[in-house]
Amino acid sequence: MGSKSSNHLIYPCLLTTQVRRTWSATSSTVAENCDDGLHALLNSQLSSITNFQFRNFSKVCPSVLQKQISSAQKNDVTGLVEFYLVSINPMRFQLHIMHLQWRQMKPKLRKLVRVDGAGRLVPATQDEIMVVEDFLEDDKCEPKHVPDTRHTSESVKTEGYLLERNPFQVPEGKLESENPEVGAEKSNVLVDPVPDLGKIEAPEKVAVHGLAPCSEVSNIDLSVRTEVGSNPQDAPKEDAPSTSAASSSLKPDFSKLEGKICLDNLTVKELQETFKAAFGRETSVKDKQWLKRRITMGLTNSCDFSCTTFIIRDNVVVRKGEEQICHRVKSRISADSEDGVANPDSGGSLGDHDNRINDDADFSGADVSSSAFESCKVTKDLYTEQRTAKRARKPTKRYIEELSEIESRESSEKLSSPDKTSRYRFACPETLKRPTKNVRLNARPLVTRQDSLGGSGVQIPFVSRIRRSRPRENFMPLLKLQPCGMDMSTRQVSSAFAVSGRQEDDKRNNDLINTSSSPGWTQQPLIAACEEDKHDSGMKIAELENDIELNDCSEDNSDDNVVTVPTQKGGMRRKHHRPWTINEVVKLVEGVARYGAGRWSEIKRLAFASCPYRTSVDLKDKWRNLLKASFVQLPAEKGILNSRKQASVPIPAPILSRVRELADMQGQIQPILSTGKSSGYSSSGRSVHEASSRSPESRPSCEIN
DNA sequence: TTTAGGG
DNA sequence: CCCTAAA
Repeated sequence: MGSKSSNHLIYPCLLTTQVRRTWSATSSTVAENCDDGLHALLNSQLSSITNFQFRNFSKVCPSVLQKQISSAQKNDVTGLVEFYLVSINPMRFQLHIMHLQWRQMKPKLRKLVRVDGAGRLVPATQDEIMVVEDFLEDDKCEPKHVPDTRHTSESVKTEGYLLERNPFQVPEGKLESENPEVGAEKSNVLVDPVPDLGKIEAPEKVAVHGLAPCSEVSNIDLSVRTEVGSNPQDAPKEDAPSTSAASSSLKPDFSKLEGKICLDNLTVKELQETFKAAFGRETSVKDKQWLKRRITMGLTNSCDFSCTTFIIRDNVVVRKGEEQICHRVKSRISADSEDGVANPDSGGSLGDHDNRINDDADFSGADVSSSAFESCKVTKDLYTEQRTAKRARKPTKRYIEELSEIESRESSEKLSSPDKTSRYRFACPETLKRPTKNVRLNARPLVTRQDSLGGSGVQIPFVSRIRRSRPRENFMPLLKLQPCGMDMSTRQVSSAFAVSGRQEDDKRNNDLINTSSSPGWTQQPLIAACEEDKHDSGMKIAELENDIELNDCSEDNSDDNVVTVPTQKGGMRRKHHRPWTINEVVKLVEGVARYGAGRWSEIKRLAFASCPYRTSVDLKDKWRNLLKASFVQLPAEKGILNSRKQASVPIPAPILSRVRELADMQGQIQPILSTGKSSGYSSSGRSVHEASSRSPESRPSCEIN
């Protein structure tokens, strides 16, 4: 574990589009994320995730976080989404949050990536995936449990180590800052720019305020609480080694809290002032509890807060300058859990939580619950707040629309159910659900209701609002590692085969692709990629080894090109047509070369990890087609010239050439296609076994030739 | 569940 | 690309 870079964690990552899809499938609430709504959702989510994340690995990607948050501020939902995903790690804790979505996804839709020091997403290697899969499949995460927390920490470490040996290049400068060893100090540095993050990031001491009514805490916080409480003595040991300062030690130390503003000690008035100072707006809320919570929670995830001079820590607001002091104080950040521990007297909100909890009983893990509830709370508060105070962040059009909608609905509810309590209860989940895009995944009834309310279904319109055209814009930079999709690959192949790798071909291909009337996904990225490639044409052709894994489909997955086509007899059938790009073809070919034809699963998993939409069957089919094409074309020695006729992307001769070669090698010569000269090969009787038995290494001249 | 093969 | 049989 010499050069452990804790930053090298694997995160289950779903591409934006898929996420959207998943969410909309599992939680119609979240589904139709208007930018603002999603924004809100993520924001609330971020708080918990962030906390967890930073609590458990204080040195994890603060830069990424910042990056994403800033993009979020630009209302770039995509970026935020990605952050969200990226931030989640496979550990139990975080896993819970995304748990359902993840679990419900078809394996082929899953995608594992690793976040490197620069925040780039790197397709996970098989080893990494395997490690993570364990976590992922390990659903049975029972709710509370003290050990879990620690477990998490450990796991994290383990992972870090595990991944450290990763061949992927890591940005030098960045990485170090992630280094656990330096964690504490580094974190400070990183934190600077974004105070609130820093605060969160550096788990310090838990300010267990006298006020905190720990004992009778409601279930809500139980999880978090449990975790926190249980951690006290032993947890620190776990991560303390490397992240001494950042490690979590439960010992509250108020002696060093001077100079800060302890929310718990403030009067309502003062709290309001604080509120104002932090949010830049007035609030008429009198509820101390609410204020505190709002300030801590809200600030914690509020982008706005980044712009203020305040930092929130353990219910204590400090100014930036004083952050440092705080830093040294050993404490555990639990601002959220803290405030989450609403006081019994906190009235409505608290009650809500309880109710909610019951409602969400099916949430498997307490952790989840806690985080989810946190979110709920926040959103709830937000909502409440909206009615009592002006919104600081300029509401977007979308937001306004939603808000009005919500309010109108609520008012109607009010009428229908005089009983405030009941209404309240109901309103809560409801509120969360729609407006703020609650994360809850289980709420059939409500969902339905929403739909009916919306008349034509709210989801549709919302969805339509999703920015589809340039979802990756913000993401691409992160994928810097991926050279440029097809062009590069093509070139690789060309050079690899030493075949007339004429640039013309590439160009032509590009052009074709560009002009092809195919749906937008592949276009943008490819074009971009090509452009880039041209700039630095000196691309390293090396890494042929890794590139299979590395080669992320540059094609974007922004659009689920899933069109349902009515079938006469069958009914609705999904048409998933997605033209194969050269890049993909290359990957396929390489995959076959490496793992053998027939091992589609393997190839899919290893080489197409980044192309969730390609199933092993697809690969197989494509290979079949390639085979066919290669045999048709090769004999005639026709270049790709006439291939132009093919509506789809023409396959460069070199590639076909290689296909044939591989086929030959693996005894896949097509009897029929090979024009009667069907050699005595086992014809249709797939001699694949033989082929597959050939170890990947058995591809001698592949590269050379 | 994956693979092979037909439609 | 979809579907299904077979392993």
